[in-house]
Amino acid sequence: MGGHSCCYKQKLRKGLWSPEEDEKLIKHIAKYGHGCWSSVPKQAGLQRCGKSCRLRWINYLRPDLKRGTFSQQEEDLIIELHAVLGNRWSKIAAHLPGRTDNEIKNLWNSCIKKKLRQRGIDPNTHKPLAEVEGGDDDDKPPSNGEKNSSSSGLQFPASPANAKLAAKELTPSTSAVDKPLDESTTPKGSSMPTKELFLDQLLANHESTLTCRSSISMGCFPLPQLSLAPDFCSNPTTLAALPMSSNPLLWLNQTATQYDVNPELNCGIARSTDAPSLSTTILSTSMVLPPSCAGDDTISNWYAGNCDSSRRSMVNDGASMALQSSCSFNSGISAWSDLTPDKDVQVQLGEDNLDLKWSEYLHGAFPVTAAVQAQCQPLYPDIKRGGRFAINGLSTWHQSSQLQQQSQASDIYSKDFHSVSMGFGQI
DNA sequence: AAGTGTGACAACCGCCGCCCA
DNA sequence: GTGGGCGGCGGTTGTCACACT
Repeated sequence: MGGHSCCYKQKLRKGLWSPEEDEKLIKHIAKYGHGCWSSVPKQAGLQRCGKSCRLRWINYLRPDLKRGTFSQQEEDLIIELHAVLGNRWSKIAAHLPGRTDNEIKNLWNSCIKKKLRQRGIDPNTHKPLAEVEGGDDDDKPPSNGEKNSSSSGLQFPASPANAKLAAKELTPSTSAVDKPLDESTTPKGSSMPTKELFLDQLLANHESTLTCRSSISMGCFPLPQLSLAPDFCSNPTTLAALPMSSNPLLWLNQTATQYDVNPELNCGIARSTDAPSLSTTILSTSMVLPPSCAGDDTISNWYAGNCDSSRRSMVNDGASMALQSSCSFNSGISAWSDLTPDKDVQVQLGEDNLDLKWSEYLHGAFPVTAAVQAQCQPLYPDIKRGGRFAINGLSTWHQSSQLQQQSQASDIYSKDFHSVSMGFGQI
């Protein structure tokens, strides 16, 4: 026991990942994909086990990670999903794009549990604490939602929120999932909805408010409409948020919902309207490098200058903290998890639409016009160690937003922007 | 200023299930 | 059928920063 077989073969590093290790892993996966995780460390020149690489990638380096603080909608959904699914974090995470099971698990254990208790709700049963027998055994987690439910006769609407949901008339479904899970989860003769149906209803209820229900890309692209997810392109609201001026220095990609979009801003970076702190928006912004950068020193230099393996080390380097805390590579096309090497993506280069395989896009294996090159080129000299490179778009955006929203700018907002700006070396 | 407690989060550990030879 | 390799999952621990005394 203890560790994977691959861990026995040689003395492997453990503990926090260094920026150099991250860089190696990113470059390797960008170039070859992960394939068999056990072979990744060797191929990437890492003294880690494959499992560790996989974890690092999934929980930290993966490009579609949202990062930043959880919104209230996300927290609410997690609570409701937990009431249905129990501690099945990966299942819960599947409904929160950009969030990892680890992240959700940590949030649950460190924050949500406590909040629920403060509200008088037992975090395991989602029932009022007064109703929970003993009251002091709430540290015993339910093994999962099913066991939890079946043991008490399947009570999906255990929480007040779920009770509210259950009280609503559930739309009959003819889908395949609309059949009882098994005898234990749906009592005979009960009109209680199946878990899946209940989940569907729950998610549908969140559809309009959840920040990350669907992955929508927006941001400052050097090439307007270079790469947009289909759901983004078809959405006039999100399209309206496209940058009016293309900034050749940086591609920013943001996973956000419509409510995050502020079409008035002359930049794709939007402010969450119900959460003034930029930490949940800008800090979860991802930087995107042009495909042609793959494999050269740009990533290396940028990453070395701006990323670190943990936020805490960023704090030590105050000047680049904000950027470091959010940095990641992002395709800017669609949800990363949806991408496969053979999946088609539509890329617009100048006036030309190209249908490419994702792998081709990733490796830059497509014709790039001189005009495109000229637009991208200025990016490179400005990316250097030390985390300082120009972001005109951000600066412009900040100035205009200051003018437009001076009266409502909060201290937090300014402070956060200052942090970000310091990170970018603009102030 | 030093020690201690706490929260957040990254990473590890151990187990399980799937796949394949 | 079986055993090894592997990916995935959930629980737990370790580490760091910050607040408080």
